[in-house]
Amino acid sequence: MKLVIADCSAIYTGRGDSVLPRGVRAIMVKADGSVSIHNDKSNKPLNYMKTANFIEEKNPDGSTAWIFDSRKESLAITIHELLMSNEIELPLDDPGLEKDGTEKHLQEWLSKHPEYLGEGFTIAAQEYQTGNGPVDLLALDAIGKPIAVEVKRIAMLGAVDQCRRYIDAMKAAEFDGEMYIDLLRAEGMIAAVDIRPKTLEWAKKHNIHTVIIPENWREIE
Amino acid sequence: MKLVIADCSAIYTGRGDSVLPRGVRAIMVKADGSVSIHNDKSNKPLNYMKTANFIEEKNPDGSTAWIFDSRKESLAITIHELLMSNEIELPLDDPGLEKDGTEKHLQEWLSKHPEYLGEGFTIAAQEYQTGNGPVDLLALDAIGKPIAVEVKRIAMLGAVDQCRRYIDAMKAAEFDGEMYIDLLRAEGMIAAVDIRPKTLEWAKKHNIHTVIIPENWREIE
DNA sequence: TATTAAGTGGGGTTG
DNA sequence: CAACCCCGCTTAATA
Repeated sequence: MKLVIADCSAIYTGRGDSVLPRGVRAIMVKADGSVSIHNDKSNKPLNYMKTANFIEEKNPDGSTAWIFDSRKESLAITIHELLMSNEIELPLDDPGLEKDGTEKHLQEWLSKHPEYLGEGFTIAAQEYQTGNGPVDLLALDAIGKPIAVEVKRIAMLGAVDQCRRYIDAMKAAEFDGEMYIDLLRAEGMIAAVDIRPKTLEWAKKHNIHTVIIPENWREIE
Repeated sequence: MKLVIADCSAIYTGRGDSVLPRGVRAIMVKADGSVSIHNDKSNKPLNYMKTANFIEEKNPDGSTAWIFDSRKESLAITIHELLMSNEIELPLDDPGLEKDGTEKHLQEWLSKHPEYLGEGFTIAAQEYQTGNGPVDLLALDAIGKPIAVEVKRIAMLGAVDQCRRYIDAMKAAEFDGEMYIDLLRAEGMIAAVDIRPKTLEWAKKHNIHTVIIPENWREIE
């Protein structure tokens, strides 16, 4: 790993373009060719680039160009002045940290606690594929009617639309020989820890059920 | 900013708990109390914490504890051995990153080039407020019919639903004394550089117009 | 506080 | 095995 303090500027080209004006910053270049540029604020870098080919070039004006190039994007850092440079050896066998996956976790939890969706509810499928994308949970209510459940931590207007799309696709679907569920009767539901007032309104207007999950769901069972 | 190489371990408590086993890593502590722990792979840190209160404590076994504490989460780093430490002064007035080609830029551009929406089109308003959020552009077609235009770089299913929500709200709106536009006749349109096939289908199904913007729009005029 | 937009995303699928 | 396509959550920024 190379730790550098430098007066630098940077240009990124990829999915979107961005320019980092000249300034003094810390640059971290790792063994795998990834790089990040930091100022003295926030844990997030000003700009960065994942693993890429690293090339160093000399500019006519005396500055140095560090070019990180991958197939579809590139980051060009101009080093106007190198103020400090440290080469450090770190062991390469460090294990990564586990991801958050909060929502998926909630989905898992709900699939084990379907009673929180409603009395007598059961789970027929997770990530049930419709023509308009996968429903988080396909549940069956007490009388066996299918309910497309969109799981969210915080539900906003779009969640209602998602439900409607899923129901739309399910009603249009061919008979699924493997599942004896009458998809034509499908209804929608939003299950979230927090549902915004406008979202509640919008859901009611479109006959989408709503269920609030206790904030401390993690600690239940 | 403090740049440190240390044999360390870490425990995070917040949305979920996580443990970072002992190992030699680079630690970056910034002026605002944010911190990130890096190994020699990937631009992303192994673990991090945003701006927080920083406390240093001495453990009974001789190691040092760096505790970053904020309202709802905390990261405790145990420094078993400090291998290197550098204190660096960086200017705090960093200009930051400038992005280009964002959706807002496209919206601005379109408001100056309404002809790309259709022949004879004009722009009546930007960010026109409806009861269901602001429409990117409220345009008038050649015969003066209002068109709610949702601008996207890449349009996906949700864009269609946004249009529908806006039209829905506009049709429900009271007469706006300042604008002599017949909102009851409003129609929807998606203007995007890229519209996904399924989104095209979905838009057609709901009578939402679609317009493709040239990829090099930034270079036009 | 509430909402939208972006991510230099991520996973599954297909050649 | 790699590229690509599609879609989704999460977070940041803005009003």
